[in-house]
Amino acid sequence: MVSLINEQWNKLPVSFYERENAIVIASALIGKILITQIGGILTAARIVETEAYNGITDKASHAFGNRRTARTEIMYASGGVSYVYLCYGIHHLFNVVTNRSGVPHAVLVRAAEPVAGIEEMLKRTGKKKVDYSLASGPGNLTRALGISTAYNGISLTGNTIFIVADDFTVKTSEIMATARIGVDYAGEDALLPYRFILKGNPFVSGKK
DNA sequence: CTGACGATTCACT
DNA sequence: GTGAATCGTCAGC
Repeated sequence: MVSLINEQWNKLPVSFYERENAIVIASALIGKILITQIGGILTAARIVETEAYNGITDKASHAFGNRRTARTEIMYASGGVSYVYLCYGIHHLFNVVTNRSGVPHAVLVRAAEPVAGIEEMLKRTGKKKVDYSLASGPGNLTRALGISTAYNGISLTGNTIFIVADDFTVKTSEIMATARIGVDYAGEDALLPYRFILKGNPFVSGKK
């Protein structure tokens, strides 16, 4: 675990994000480490839960029907940048933009297991002690890592927010696909198995 | 310009 | 288990 903290990050390359299938990328992100260096402090957490938002035919996506607005514009960028937006007026949700320029696919990161900078996460979230909820749930995750809408549209291959791989591997059999959370308005598409979790991991956010 | 609502969380019953 | 908080975004007038 300590070996994670070194200078030689094995960052995921742009080619990882530019692939055409957001579902593949969402499942591939399980077990990777999301790192932020914000306010001069490094925090890192291993991703255990993601959701794919699969472009203009996905009713749950903000870009459904090729809707293009100031907010969704960043989803049309080429893969490898962040999409951060505000939900319920309070919560910042962090997404990874995928696919080619002009194709609005994205992956929402919903939960992660803290691995570094835990003291800072406690400070940011106002929690007294470490528990499973520290970076579990999309709102908690962004709070713990210090991500806000100020970081919308930045490159994930820079040094502020990025994702790295280490020697931690996840077997395909350990990844479970389920329906996405909080997208009941999407009709049939709400049932699509586009949510990926690391089976049995206690940091996965709870179902409602 | 106005109003309705959400890729959620937390406190409280 | 239930409901309030809270504000940017978007559609409609």
